Amino acid sequence: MLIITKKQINRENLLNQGVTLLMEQGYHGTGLKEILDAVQIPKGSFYNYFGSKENFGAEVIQHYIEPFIKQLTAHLQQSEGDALGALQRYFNEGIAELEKADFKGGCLLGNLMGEIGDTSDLCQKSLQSAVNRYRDLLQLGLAKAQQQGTVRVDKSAEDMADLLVNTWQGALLRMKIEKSSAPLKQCCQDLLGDFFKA
Amino acid sequence: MLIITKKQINRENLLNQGVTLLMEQGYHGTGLKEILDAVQIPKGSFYNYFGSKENFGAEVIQHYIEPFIKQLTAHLQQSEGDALGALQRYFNEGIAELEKADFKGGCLLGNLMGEIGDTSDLCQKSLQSAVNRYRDLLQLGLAKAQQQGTVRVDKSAEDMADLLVNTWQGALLRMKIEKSSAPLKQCCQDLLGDFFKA
DNA sequence: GGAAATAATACGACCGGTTGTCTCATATTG
DNA sequence: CAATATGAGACAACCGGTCGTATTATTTCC
Repeated sequence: MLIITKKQINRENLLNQGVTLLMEQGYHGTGLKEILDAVQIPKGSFYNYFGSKENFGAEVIQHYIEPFIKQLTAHLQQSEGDALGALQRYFNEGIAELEKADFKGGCLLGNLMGEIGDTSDLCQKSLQSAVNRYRDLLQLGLAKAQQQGTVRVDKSAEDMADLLVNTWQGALLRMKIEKSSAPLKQCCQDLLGDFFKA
Repeated sequence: MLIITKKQINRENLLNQGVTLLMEQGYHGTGLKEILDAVQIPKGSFYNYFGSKENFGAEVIQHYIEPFIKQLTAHLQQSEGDALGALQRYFNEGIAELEKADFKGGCLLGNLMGEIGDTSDLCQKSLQSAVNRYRDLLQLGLAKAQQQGTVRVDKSAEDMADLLVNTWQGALLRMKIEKSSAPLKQCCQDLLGDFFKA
């Protein structure tokens, strides 16, 4: 029998709201009260669930990356014969979503790497794990594209995946202050459409 | 006659300390008291000088970028005949400094773009201006390198400068959580040493 | 030129509000 | 009934910002 306790639901709601608010306002810019009020859960419960704000932040990071992993995995499986195309379509989908959100927020990982990436050990480890999981998946796609002959083989898939992640993160920062998707499009065009091409 | 008022000295000290602390702890993670105590200036004076924390933040951003503009300008003028080499040497110097700081802090512009780039209008404008000034200078160097035949001409110097800035910012974020200069070195190697090459 | 009046700046105690954390009585559950 | 989960509130520390007063500069007048 599968039972879903209230505790699990509350935790899930808190994590979802945490993703939203931490992305919009940052870690130090978001108070626990704001998160708790939004989902109507008292403070005492929060500390029962998570123990501390820092611990909560680390869990929010993992909670945030999950859908992206799923989405990218789906794209790679869907377009089995064209891994490069799958990556391009995946990123275009991401760009469309960011445009719909009026370029607000950007990426929680990038924002938190900058804000607390070197001050909170716990969150640093969580960020490492999340970024690496994402990077590994990109690497997988690029390696497949190499086998398919659409991506150059004189560079390692790992290095290209790292470069792609980093340029994408930087483009997201530029997007936030320029309120434009041009940096994101340029990132895809220059890397996927040029530099990585076989 | 040139007189330097106490007010100017105090402002300068506050801006310097602001750069240090905002880079280490972020905007919302740094209280005014902490800055004020460090330079022994009372709170009232602060509000005489800057009016608000947000305004102060915007000025700190401009104060931060100044030395980088100067340094990059110097490198470009020094190696007049080899603009690409000048850029490479400039970035290598930056990497050395970041290593010396144990990869803490990173770049104030990147950190603040992520944290408050889309929540504070004032700081957003200041960030735009600072990033653009820096980008324009890189563009100048790349255009010169194009004339000298060391950098490809089928891409505009502006696009390459944007890409370089974005990838560098992303690499700085990765650096912070990996505690390693590898992402920075890879950024220079892949772009200046490969993708941009004529 | 020196004294008095006026303007400008420096200052830190203080404001209301919020922070993250913790306690403990009550409710719920096995 | 014992054990755990819950939730309202207490808590001290801290936040950005204000304000009346004290100090210093500058101007005006005799």
